[in-house]
Amino acid sequence: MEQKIMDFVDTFIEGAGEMGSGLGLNRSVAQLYALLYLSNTPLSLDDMANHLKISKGNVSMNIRILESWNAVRKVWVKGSRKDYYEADLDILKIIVTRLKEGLNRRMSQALSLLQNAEQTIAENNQNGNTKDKEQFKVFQERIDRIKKIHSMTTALLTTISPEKFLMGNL
Amino acid sequence: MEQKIMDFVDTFIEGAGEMGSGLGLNRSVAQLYALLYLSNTPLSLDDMANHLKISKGNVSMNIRILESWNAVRKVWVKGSRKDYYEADLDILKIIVTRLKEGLNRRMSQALSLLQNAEQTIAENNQNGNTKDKEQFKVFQERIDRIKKIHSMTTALLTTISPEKFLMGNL
DNA sequence: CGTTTCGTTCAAATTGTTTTGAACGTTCTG
DNA sequence: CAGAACGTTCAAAACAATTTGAACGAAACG
Repeated sequence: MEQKIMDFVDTFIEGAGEMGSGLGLNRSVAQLYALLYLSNTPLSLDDMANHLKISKGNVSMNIRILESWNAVRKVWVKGSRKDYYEADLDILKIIVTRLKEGLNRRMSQALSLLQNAEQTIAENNQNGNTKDKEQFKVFQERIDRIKKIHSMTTALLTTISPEKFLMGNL
Repeated sequence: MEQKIMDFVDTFIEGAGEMGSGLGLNRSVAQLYALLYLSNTPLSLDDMANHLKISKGNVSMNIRILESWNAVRKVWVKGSRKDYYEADLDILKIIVTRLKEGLNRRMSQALSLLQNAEQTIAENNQNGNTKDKEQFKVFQERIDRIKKIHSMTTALLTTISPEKFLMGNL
């Protein structure tokens, strides 16, 4: 294999490292995925550790993060007792799924907070003085905005849910 | 103002801190925005530092990050020589704008990388052996997928561009 | 069996990010 | 003009996240 091409692979992987850190994933996770994404064949933990020059423990931990996202899967290779992995190539699916999960997790937290707030605001609004009432109204309004954003975002993510999205699979 | 309500404000802000760290913003940035988001009136640097119990330097640096995103703006308060800030309430606009910027920045990097790769692949594809040719084809295919994702995502973000988005402003 | 090959775990080390606070320049104020 | 009130800066400190590698257990091997 030509040197230039191997360089490309390395540059791609390096780029993926920075890229990934852009939103929420660490270097190793991003690079592991990039390596598998470009690879023709499934790779073993040792293959990956060697190629990326990172420790075996690191690969073991981070590959299982990718597995938990269904971004990679274990495949069985005849005649070897190592674990081999390959990438799920549908990047968009992976991203949308993760966004949905994240949104729900964060929002269920936030929404119960808002629930309490509204409760308290309603109670206080009965007998507060004028100035307090104004403040309550502001809170109420801002909270409503957030709720609206939540429902919009949820709707949006469902709309672009991979199953339904443009022209079948990528 | 009732204790319960002040508790709500604090809990909200605290929540925002964790929330924000979920994707790419640090605690102070998230909390500054949350504080201004709930506030009736513009706040000075000292107000913010006091309320959030963080240093003045911290506020100064991080408020200007928010400013650079147009998430907050400086307002002039008659009779004071402090700087006061208020939040832009259109959270969705802020998010979409930032996503667009981020996507473009990262992608222009990635795309030039892909450009080079394709160049090299094309050259090599002329005279490689069979096995190499297969590998080239794989690279080419995977690169094309990424390009496709890029154009889809760009299109999507444009579609939900706030100006055009559902029912006017939030 | 005893040995080797794997993957996993986790405490310690490394690396990266955020925060602080003292020092500073500028502008206002009396 | 001297002093106070502001916002900014940046090196150092505190804190958080990632990575390493040695230790371990389980399974395969001979």
